[in-house]
Amino acid sequence: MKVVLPNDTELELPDGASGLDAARAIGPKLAEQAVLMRANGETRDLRLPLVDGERIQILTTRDTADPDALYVLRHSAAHLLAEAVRRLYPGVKVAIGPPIENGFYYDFDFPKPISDGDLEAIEAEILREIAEGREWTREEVSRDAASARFAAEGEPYKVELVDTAAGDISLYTQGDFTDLCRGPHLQNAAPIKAIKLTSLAGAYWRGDEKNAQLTRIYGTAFYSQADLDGYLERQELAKARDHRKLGPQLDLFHLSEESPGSPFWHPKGMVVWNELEDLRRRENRARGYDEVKTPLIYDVEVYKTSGHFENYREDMFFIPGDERSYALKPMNCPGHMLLFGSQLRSYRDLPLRYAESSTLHRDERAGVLHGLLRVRHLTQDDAHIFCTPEQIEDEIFGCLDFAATLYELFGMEARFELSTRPDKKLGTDAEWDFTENALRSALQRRGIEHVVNEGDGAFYGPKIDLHMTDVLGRSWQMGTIQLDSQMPKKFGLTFMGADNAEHTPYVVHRALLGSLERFIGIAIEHYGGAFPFWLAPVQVRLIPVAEPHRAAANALRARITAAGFRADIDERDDTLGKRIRDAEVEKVPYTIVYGDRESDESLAVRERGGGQSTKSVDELLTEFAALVAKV
RNA sequence: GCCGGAGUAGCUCAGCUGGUAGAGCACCGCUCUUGUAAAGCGGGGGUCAGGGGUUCGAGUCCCCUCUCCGGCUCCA
Repeated sequence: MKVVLPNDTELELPDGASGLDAARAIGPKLAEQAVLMRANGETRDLRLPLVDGERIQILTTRDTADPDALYVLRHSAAHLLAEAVRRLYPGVKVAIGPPIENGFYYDFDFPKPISDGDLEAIEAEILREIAEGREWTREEVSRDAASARFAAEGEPYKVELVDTAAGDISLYTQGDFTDLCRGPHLQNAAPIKAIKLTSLAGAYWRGDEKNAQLTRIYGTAFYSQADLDGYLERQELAKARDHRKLGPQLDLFHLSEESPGSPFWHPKGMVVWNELEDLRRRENRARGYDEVKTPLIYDVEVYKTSGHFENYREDMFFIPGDERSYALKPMNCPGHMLLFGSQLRSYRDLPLRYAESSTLHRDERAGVLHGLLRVRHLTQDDAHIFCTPEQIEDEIFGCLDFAATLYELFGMEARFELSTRPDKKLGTDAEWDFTENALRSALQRRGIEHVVNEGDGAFYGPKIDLHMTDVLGRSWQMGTIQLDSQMPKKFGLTFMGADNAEHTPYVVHRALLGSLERFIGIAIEHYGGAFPFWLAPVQVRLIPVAEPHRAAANALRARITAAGFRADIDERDDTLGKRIRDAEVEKVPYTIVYGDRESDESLAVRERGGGQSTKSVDELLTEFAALVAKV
């Protein structure tokens, strides 16, 4: 048999040869350094046989940044962790331990709880294993044999995994530890040059909170100490961009125990907020939306009609009354349904687009709040579009175009995800074919790449979600575009068709920025606090050199303000250097020093980061106008 | 809600085995009157998250509650 190498040459090998055999045939050094192979684009354990004619690539310890090479390294590191834990904690049960982005974890059922302090000893044990040397061997066994083996070892989680596993069963052994595992794995532990256990967490068996909670140990591993150091350093730098740190530092908002999950917005934060509101309002108007305002509290009966009381009452805030009970709205849908239903509607009125940026309250479970990214008091840039089936695709397209335009403006790359019919769905497959296709073709029409989450749709319809990643790599849902055929029925909404008969409208629920709180949180991290000119709370900082220059600086400030820009003045009795430093720390886009040498015809302009130039006021205002015109 | 960790001045943090709270920055005052990333001196400021307990004595030990952090679960 033969295989094709990356440089297009062919390699002759005996039948049944493995990836490792191929590496040996090429060179002993390669065989020694080999960690993994890629065959036809898929990764495969080196121990597995090659297929005649396939194209292969051998990854080695020098592919230190290759995601697949890191995966196999970390997967093997997870097995070393399990081996160490079993030795240090007799009676522990092992569950599952995969590589993940930036590291790996392993879940254990400890006889007695462990804490952070124990990680050091476990890490030392792993290092000892590596120093001692570990080689992985792979064997393929029958399901029954594997099941019997793990049962005999008293490993119930492994037995369950064997019993529910798809395909053949393979085992990997290193030291005195044998694990159920599909692989691939390293040949031996030598390539693991740096390993660190990072944290401890609870995790439910098989991700179900009805199951036992296991103890998850997180760690990471690299092909070199320098890579690990670099990673830890990047994590530290990322923390400095965390909106929870930058927000209060830049005086944008703060959070307080007095009202957990409800931000206090400071004047500077409100500038950003209002710029987003202006943007939303302007674009909505241009795209044919009508702005509305609906109540914050409703009779509980309304939520019984909508179904929210039944499904989400745990997360709602209630206001008990003597005669009627009210609830704070957790979303705008019912209000907009009631508004639509308040008058007789004609097909000529459709599509009807109600937009509302409203405050919502959700009583989020303790433990899920997270800065601005998960709050109890949130504000969605919401809208509901009432339309006919024929109008769905155009309306979805309009929403996608709107969303894409917004994210492009911020230079953010959101991931679009299409979620399709769930098992528990309302309506027929024919209806779902129709609605899913409408969403899919709208995505294609706008040229948006997307991933599909089969079965993740809402019970009432398919949806498109936009996701962003925060500075520490956590994914958050931003915008959402949902198609709904059920809520209008629940509220008995109809419109009069051209056929003089009543029809039920479809509704598109859509929030594009998502929640303003979350969007601003992500934006703070995205820009590292250095907002573009149009969003910056303070656009220009004026610094009079000494007392005699204050009058001229104030006059200049008045001129800039009158032109519609946000300027402030730093008249503190501090040195010039100090005040410039503060302007930089506050990430003000423009700083103007005003002293004896300056006049309105000749200003000393410093841009954020340090660039200096001389400009007249008119030139400066023209420059500013150009900056905001792009928005 | 669950697992683990944390909470000391506005911020960042120190405070060893229990013995009546400390630094830098910030703030205020004075001096200096400034040229592109931190002038000098002085001063005010803390119910050590809250509550209960152990003790002659608790920031420090124990219990409960709240909040935050890392995860899990959830997210209409």
